[in-house]
Amino acid sequence: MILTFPDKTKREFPSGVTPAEVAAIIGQGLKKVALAAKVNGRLVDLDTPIQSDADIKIITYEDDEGKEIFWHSTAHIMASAILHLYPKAKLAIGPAIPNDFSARFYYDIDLPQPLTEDDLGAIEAEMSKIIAKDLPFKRLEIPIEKAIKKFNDEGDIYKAEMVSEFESETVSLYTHGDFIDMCRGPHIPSTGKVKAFKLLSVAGSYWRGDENKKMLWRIYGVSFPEKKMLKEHLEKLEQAKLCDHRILGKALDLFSINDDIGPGLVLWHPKGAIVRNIIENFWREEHLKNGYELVYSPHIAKINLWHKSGHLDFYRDSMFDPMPVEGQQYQLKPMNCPFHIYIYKNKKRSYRDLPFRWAELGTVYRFERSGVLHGLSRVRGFTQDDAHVFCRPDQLEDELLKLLDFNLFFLKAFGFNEYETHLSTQPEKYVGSQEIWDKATEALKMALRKKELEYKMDPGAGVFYGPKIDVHIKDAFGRAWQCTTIQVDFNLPEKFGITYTGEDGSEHQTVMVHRALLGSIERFFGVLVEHYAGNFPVWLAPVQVKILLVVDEVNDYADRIADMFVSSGVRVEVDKRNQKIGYKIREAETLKIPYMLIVGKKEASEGKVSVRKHRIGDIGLTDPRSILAELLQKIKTRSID
RNA sequence: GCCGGAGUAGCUCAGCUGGUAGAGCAGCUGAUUCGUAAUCAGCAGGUAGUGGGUUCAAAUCCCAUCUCCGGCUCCA
Repeated sequence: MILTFPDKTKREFPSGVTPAEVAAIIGQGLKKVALAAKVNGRLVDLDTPIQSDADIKIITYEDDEGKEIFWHSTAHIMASAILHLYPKAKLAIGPAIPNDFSARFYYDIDLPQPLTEDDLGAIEAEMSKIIAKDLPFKRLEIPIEKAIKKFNDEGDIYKAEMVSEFESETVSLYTHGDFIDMCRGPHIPSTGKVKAFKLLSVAGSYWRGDENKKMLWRIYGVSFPEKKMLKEHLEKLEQAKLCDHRILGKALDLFSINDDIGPGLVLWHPKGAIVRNIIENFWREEHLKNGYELVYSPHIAKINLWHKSGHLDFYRDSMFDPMPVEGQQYQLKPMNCPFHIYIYKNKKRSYRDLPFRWAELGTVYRFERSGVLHGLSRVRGFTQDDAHVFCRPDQLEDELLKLLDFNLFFLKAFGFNEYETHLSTQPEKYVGSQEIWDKATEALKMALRKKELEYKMDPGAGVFYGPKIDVHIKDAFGRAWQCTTIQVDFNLPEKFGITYTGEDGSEHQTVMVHRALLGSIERFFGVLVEHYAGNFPVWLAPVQVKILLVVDEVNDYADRIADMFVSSGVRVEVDKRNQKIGYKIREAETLKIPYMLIVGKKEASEGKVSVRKHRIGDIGLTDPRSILAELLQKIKTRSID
C-alpha cells in the first residue's frame, strides 16, 4: 500500500502499518515528537492501523492540531489526577482552548466540596506522578447504548447527558492507567509527552454555560512539550499582568474608580484626561474632515423613546431604573441612536440632502451586572464614539465602504495593524421582516468583499434590529479586543417613521447605519494603555517632556527652555526639586515620560540640553530647538515610535 | 446575578495557633547643590472595607453587607 506525505512523496508500506511505525521509519527524531497523525484529512491516534493507500501527515506540537491534542490530553491527565484525589468528582467537559491568552485547557468538574487555588499544588503533584509513569493513551469504541448504561450506572450524569444526545452508533472512550473518559480523540501516545505544565486558576462555570444549570468547578492550565516553553509562557503572563491598565492606571495616575462614587463609574485624572482629550480632538477633527457633522444629545429622556425603539424589550435588565419627573418616567440613556433619529425627524428631508453623517461622543449608562465590571473595559458609564449615517438605499454600499476605510485609518493611527473582522447575522430574537434582514446582511457582505477584507461569520450574533460587522483589534500581546461595530438598520427607521422625499415626490424610508469605531472610549483607552505598556507615543503622552535640573542655579535657564516648548504646544513639566539627578531620572523613567531634558551648568553655559529618551537612555547634548523640532514632527505625524 | 478568593497607612505589602498594628516607598521638615534608574536625618500618617456578634480581649473567630480579583453568564 502507498502512503503519500505532505510533500507529495510516496512510499510503500505494508497494510496495517500504524502512523507511529511510519514516523519511526522516517526517523527517530520524528517518532519522538509525533503526537498523532492526519490520515486522509482525519486526525487519528498514532497506533491506528492504516489499511489502504492514503495521504498521511504526522502531527507534532508544531501543528495547531498537535497543540490542541497535546493540551486536551493534559486535561485528561488533570482529570485523572483529580479523580485520584477526589473520588466523588464527576467530570463534565475538558477541552483545549487555543484562543485563550493565558490558559491552554480546562476541565469542568462537579465536586461536593469547594476547591481553591491552594488545592492546585496537590493536583499538580498527582499529575506529575501520572506523567512520570508514561501511561499510554488507548482508544476503545463501545455501542452508544452500552455507554449510556455505563455512565448512568457510575453516576456520571454529565457524560450520560452528552452521550444520550449523540446520533452515532458507537462512542469512543480513551483510557490511560485507571482513567477512562468519553472523548472524540485523538490523544498523544502517552502521558510522558507532557514535559511541563502548570495549573493556573480555579473558577466557577455553569454546566453547558447555562446560568440556570449547576455551577461546576473549572480548573485552567497550560502544558508544553518543553520546560523552556512553560517558563516563557509564564513570563509573558507576568509581563501582561504588569501592563494591566488597572495597575498602570494607578501607577501613571490616569484614572480611578471609587466606591463612594459607585462601581463602574470612572474618574479621569488630569493625566488620563489629557490623553482622552487628545484622542477625542483627533477623532472630531477627522470626522469633520470626512463629511461628518457633530451633534450633542441629553443624558436622560422620556422612557417612551426606548419603548418605541424596542430597546426596552430587549435590554430592560441592563438599563438603570427610570426616574419619575413631573409624573413622567425618564430614562438615563443607554444609547444615543433615538436622539439622532429625532434630529433627523426635526424637519422634512430631501433625497438631495442625504446622506447625513452625525457623530457624537455620547456618554451612555448601562446597568452591567456586578460580577462583570472590570477596570475600564466593562463599566456602567462610558462614552461611545458614536455616529449614525442616514442615507438612501442606493447610497448604502458606498457609505459602508467609506466607513470601513475610515475605521482602518483610525485603528492604524493608534498602532493597531492586526484585526479580526466578524459578520454577525440575524439573532433568534429580532424585529423586522426576513427580506429586510437579508438585504442588510447582503449589503455588509458586499462591502467586506469589495474591500477584500477577510471575515468570519458569526451566526446569530447580530443586534435585534440588524446585522453588523465587528472589528476585533489585536494588541501587543496578541489579544483581541472588540472595538468597532458597524450595524445596518432598516428597522428603527421604520419604527420611527424616518423618510425622505424622493425625486418622485413621494416619501421613501431612510436607511440607517449605526457605528462606533473605537467603541467605548473608556475601553479603548484601557486597551491602548496595555498595548503600549503605558509607554504612550509622544503625540499621546500626558507629559511629553520633563526638564530635570541638576542644580538650582539653572532655574531661570530651565524656565526659558520650558517656555519655549510650552509655547509650541508641548506638554512639559519641570522638576526643580532638591534631589539628585539620578532620583529625578528614575522617577521620570518610571512615569514613562518620552523625553527627559537634563539641564545643569554645562548646558546652561552652552545654551544646550542633554537629552535622555525613555527606555533608550542618554543621547547627549543637543540644541533645544532641534529637539523641539523633532518632537513637533512626531506630534504632527502622530508617530507611534 | 452565580461560584471561589481577597480587603491592614496615599502605594506595595508584613503581622505564628485571638493578647491591644509594622516596614519600604510616597508626603512633610531640615541638612545636602549633587551629572544619567533611589543622598541622609527627623516628623507625621491606620476606629484594620462597613455593620453586627462571640470573648476578659478580635486585624485574627462567626454572621450580614459593600467593593475588588479570577472565572461563568450577559454585552444595544
